Amino acid sequence: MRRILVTSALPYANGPIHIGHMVEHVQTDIWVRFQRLRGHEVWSVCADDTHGTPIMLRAEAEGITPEQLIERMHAEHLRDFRDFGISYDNYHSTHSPENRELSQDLYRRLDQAGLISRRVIDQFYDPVREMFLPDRYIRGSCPRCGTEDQYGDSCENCGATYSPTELGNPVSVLSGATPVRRESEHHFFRLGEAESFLREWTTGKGRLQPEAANKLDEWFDAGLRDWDISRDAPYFGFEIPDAPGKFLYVWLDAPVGYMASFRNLCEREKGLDFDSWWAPGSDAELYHFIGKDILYFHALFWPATLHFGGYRTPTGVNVHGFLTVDGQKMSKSRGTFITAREYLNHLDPQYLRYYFAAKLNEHIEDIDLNLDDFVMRVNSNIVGKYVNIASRSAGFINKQFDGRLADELDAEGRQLLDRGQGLAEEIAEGYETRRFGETMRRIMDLADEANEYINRNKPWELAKQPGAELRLQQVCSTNLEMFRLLTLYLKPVIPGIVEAAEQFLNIPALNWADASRAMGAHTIAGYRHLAQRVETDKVTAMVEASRPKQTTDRTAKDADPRHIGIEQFTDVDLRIARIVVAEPVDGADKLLRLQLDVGELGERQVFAGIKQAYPAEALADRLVVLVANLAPRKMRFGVSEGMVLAAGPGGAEIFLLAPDSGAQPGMRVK
RNA sequence: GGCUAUGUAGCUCAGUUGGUUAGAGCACGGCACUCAUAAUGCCGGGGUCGGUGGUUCAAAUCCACCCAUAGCCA
Repeated sequence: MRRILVTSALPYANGPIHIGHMVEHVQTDIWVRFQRLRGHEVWSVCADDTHGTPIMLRAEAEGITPEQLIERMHAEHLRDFRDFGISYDNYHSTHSPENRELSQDLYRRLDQAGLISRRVIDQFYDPVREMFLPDRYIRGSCPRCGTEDQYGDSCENCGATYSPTELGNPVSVLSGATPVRRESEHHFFRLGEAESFLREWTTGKGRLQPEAANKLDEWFDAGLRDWDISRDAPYFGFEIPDAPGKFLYVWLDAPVGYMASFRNLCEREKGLDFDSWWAPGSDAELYHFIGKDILYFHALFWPATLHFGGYRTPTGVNVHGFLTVDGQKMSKSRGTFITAREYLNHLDPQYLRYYFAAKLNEHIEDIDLNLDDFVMRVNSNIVGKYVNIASRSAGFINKQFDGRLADELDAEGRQLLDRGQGLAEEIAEGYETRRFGETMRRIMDLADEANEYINRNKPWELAKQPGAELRLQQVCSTNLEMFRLLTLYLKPVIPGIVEAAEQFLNIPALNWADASRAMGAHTIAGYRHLAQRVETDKVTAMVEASRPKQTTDRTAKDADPRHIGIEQFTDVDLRIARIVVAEPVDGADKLLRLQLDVGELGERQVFAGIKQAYPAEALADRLVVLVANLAPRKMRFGVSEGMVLAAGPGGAEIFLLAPDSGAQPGMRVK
């Protein structure tokens, strides 16, 4: 039995999971589920990547602590993965005691091995925000071509790369202030010292795909430079041991999160011994599934830090490409930036799992989610071919034979089943080597053969012929044996449908070894349909829902997430309103029912929680400010058609906004 | 700009070390069937294999250059 530990890259806790992430997590999950079916000891772990400047700033913008932000994101991410059927044994966080200990310890080990150097560097510092600025938070003019308003690391116009200190007229994106140069001591990992180790490591058999190895050669040729692994306070992350005010760069502790998640799992799982998986020379296998954008970190820094930190190194790093939708990069305005949650709101996750499987291979190629193709392929393959085999056989078996399969198949059926069973190792090899697309095609070919067999043997005619009962039972039994086999072959990909199929067949959960068995004399359960067709309408609705409701004019140059554009502000329809009637609401001790005159917009009913601050009788004829285009909300007492603006902490301390005299009901506030 | 990958039928993709009329699935057209959520089966149309030039008896496959797309340049 193999011992296999598998990871997916850690999603950043700065935003929602989207279908691009799902490519990786589905790919990993299919491979993991396959290995489990084979009977190996498999552990699959992931976590949220929670540190760094963007998290810190976003939390600040939302007025919450980074801890609160990452806790919320963790809950959302976990739910998304669970609902997609991603079967992690542990989904942890890099902001965890395990990760703190492992990361700081790794730093110490590297330092003791003489691989950490310290030197003073000169960086831009924002005097208003009192912090050093990462490159992407500085803009200025390109030192080469002079184009204005470029990021601190490269020019969009001429493609030049440079250091932010070379920019002309630099400006802090955060405060708008002119950054000043300031010196600070930084800690570096001396990657160059690891070159001979890495050259050796990367050539290991099965370690990297050929395309990845090519890329590595390129990097070796360019020379391996020191890696800056420290950041100055304020920074959301882990302190560097014995270096006050210095923090570990997020990319140092992120991959350590793989280990931390596993260590956390070891505390829950009896007999799971961390060291036997992570010590040098461990016989366990370790695989990382990642996107091509983070190859550098996983194929250079990560094995190097592991090796010189006294740990084992990965058995393989499996790299996949990006997801495009309808041939283009995912785009919010086109509605193709589809979050995992939005997908789940409209469609069955089993379908996307299948579609991705049908497109994935062992190469680092981008894959395209073509929405029309998605609908057609899923309907044709899953519903038309695979599920249909069960659907067109179950009726006969249930109605005429009380759910009972034939004791023995006829020669032709036996032959077909043998052929199908004979594909087990070939299909297993396809899964093992991540040639999922090819494997799906092979499985569907087998489904085609099963359907051909049905058409040849015409059970609907046998059903009408007196004396053909045994033949009918045998033909349909063959179909259901084939269906069971196909179900097993598809199990890593569509576990949800498979679970329902296992119930229908009335069999225990299938394992790979079951490929060489058959149900034989067996009674199945009643049939209920196993998969609905994908409706184009639902895909369209999903795309529409993914399109932003309003366009913002917040331009790329203004990256401060606290700012909104004028358009966003004007989207709020604020109106002057006159209170016609104000009255208490029976059964509510905070609410008043207000009848408002909003001029051209007519009269509105609004429930306002201001009873403790304003007696109803004091409000008649008063002018207030109304949010007129707030979505109507049904309350126990009626529909509330807007919101009246007020300030204050609540209770008796609520202060309604009042326009100066002269304002008329219906006037727009802007 | 340098480098890497990709470019084969309307769509998504296979095409082993160059070798007979370039394949599959989906879509499309015709026929058959009616058990099955109009699903299934059979037959068929459809491609100067991104372009140009070269090597070779022979190129989708090798070489050069160009074009397009994506990414990397820490």
